[in-house]
Amino acid sequence: MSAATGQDDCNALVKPSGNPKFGDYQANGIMALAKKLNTNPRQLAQQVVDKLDIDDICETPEIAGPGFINLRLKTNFLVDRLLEINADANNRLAVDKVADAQTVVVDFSGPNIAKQMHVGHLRSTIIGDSISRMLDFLGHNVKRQNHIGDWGTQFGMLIAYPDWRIKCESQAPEGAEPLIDAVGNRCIEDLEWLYKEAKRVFDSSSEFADFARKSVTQLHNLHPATVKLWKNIVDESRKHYQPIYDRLSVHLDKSNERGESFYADKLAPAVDWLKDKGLATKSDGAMCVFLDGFKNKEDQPLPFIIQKSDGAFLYATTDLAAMRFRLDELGAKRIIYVTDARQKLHFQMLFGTTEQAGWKDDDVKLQHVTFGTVLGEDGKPFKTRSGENIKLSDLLDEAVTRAKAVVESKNPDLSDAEKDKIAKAVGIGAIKYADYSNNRESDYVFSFDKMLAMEGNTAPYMQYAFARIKSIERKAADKGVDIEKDLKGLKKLNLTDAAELDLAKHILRYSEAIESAAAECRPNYLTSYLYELSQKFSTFYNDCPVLIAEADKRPTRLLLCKLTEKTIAHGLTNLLGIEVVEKM
RNA sequence: GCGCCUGUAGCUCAGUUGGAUAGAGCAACGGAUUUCUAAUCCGUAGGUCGCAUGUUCGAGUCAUGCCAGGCGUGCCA
Repeated sequence: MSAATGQDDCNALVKPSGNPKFGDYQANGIMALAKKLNTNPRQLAQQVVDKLDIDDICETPEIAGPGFINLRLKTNFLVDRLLEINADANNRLAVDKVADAQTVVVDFSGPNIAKQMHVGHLRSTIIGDSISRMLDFLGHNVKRQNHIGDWGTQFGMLIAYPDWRIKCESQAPEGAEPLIDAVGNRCIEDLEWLYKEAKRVFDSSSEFADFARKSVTQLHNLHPATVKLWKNIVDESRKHYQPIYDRLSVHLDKSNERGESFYADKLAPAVDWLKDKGLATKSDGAMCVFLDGFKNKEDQPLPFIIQKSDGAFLYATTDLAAMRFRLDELGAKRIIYVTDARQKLHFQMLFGTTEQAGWKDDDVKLQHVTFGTVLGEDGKPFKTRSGENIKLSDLLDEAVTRAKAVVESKNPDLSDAEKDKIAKAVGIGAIKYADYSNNRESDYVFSFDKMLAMEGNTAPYMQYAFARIKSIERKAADKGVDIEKDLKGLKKLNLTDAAELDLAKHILRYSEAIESAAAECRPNYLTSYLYELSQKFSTFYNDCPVLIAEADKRPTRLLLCKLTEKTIAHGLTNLLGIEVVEKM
C-alpha cells in the first residue's frame, strides 16, 4: 500500500474472511486509506494489487465490494507450511517467538493464609496461569508472583485468638479445648475454624479487636514467639493450597510466593518516599495520596489511603511496595494483575500513584486484567445453601466424580486406572475450560451439568477429538500402516478434499490465536480456536478415512491427524493446563 | 449522586484498532453408523444486537442521551 500511494502510515488490516466465498483472508484497509487520500477505493485497490508480490502465497487477489481485496491461499503454500511444521524439531507449530522479549510480571491467585481456597480464587488462579504460559511460550521472561495474604490485619486476630481465649478461659464455653499448643499442628480445616471464630469475636468484642491489633504489631516487630506461630500457620496453609495448584495443573509453588510479609520491610520506605515527595498528605489522620479525577460521594477528592490513622499499613501500601520491587528489582517491563473487576478503582489509583511518583519508565506497561464473578444457578455469587464459600477442593472432587460416572457409562470396559485418569482429566478440564471459554469480563453461571454435558464447546469435545486421533495411531499397525515411515521426511502432500483444506488452513492459524489471546490476555480466543480446530477435525474424520485411504492420500491425512493432535495437545495442556487422554 | 462492567436467537455465550448476508453450543425438528471411538457428523428452524439519536461509503463494535441488572465509591482485600 505504501508503494502504491507513497503514504507510510497505512495498515492493510488483513483479517480472516468472514465468509468463505470471499476467500481465506481479506484486506479491509483500502477504504480507510482511499478516504484519507480522497480517491476511489476500488481504483486504489487495483493499484495496490498491481504492486502486490504474493504469487507464491495466494491466487490472484480479487477486488470486491466497496474496495475489499480478497486473498485465497494457494494449496502449494499450505502444503509447504504443513511440511515445515512437520519437520520442525522444536515443535513450535509455526508459532514464532517474539523479537522483543520482555520481563513480564504476572500477579495472580493470591490465596489467603488460613483459609481454604474457594471458588473465588478459581478465576485469578487459572487465568493468570494461562496468561503466564502463553507469554512464556511466545518467548517472554515471565515472573509469576503469588501475592499471598499472610500479613494483614485479619492475620493478627488469628494469632491473637488462642492467647485471648486462654485469658478468658473462665468464660470459655463448655468443652472448649485449649488452643495455644495445638495451633502449630493444625490442619487447614481447623485453621479455618479458628479464623472464623476469631473473626466472630473480633467483630463483636472491641476488647479483642484491640488485642488482635497489638498482635499484628508484635508480628510486624518480629516478636520471636509470634513469628514462630505465624510460620507454622503459613506452612500448614501451603500444605492445603499446593495440592490444589497441582490438581489444577497450575504452575505455582513456593518459589513464586511473594506474599505480603515479603514486603514488610519495604512498606515504611515507600510511604516515606511519597511523603518526602509531597505526594502523600495526612487527611482525617490517615496518610493519603490524592490523585486528579477521583471523587467520592460528596464530590470531594477521593483518597488512596496508604497508612491508616493508627499507623498500620494496608493493602495499598503492600501493593505500592510490591510495585517498586517489581519495577526496580525484577526489572518488569509489563506487570499484569489478575484480580476481579471490583478492585478496578484500587488499581487505577495504584497505577496513578506509581505514575505520579515517577517510579516507572514510560515504556513500562501496567495492566489490570479483570474478570467477572462466578455465579450459582440462581444468578447470585456461587455459594453453598448456608451462604458459605464453596471450597475449591470440593468443586474439583465433584467434577471428577461426575466425570467418572460418564466414563463408566460411555466406556465401561476400560480399566479402573484408566477410568480414574480420564475422569480427572475430563472433570477438572471441564471446570477450567468453562471458565476460559467465557469472555473473562462477564460473570458466568457455574453449572456442572453444562460443563460436563460433553457436547458443544467443552473440554471433553477436544479431548475426544484428541483420543480419536490416538486411536487411529493405535490401529495403524493392524492395518499395515507405519506412521513414522509415512511422515518422516515427507516431501509432498495431496490436499484436495474440502475437509482436508479447511482443516489444513485452520492448523496454520494457531499462531494468530495465541498472539491475539496473549496480547489481550483473553484465553477465550484460544479456546475458540481449539474448538473450531476440533470441529474441523471431526468433519474431516467423518469425511476422510485415514488408514484405509489410497497410498497417495494416506500420508497427507496422517499428517493432518498428527498436526491436529499436536496442536490440541499443545493448546490444551501447554497453554491452558488441561490434560489430554489417549482413550476416553 | 458519580464511576466501572454487563445487556446479541427460547437458554448459555462468541463476535479481534468499525467491514460484505451478525456466529456457535444447548434445547426443538429431520437425517447419517457393514468403514479409523456416535462423547461424532450433516441439515432445518430460530435475531428490532436493551432503546433512541448521531458520526460514515459502512455500526453489535465509535459518540451522546436514556432504560435495566451487577459492582465500586476514606481507614477490609
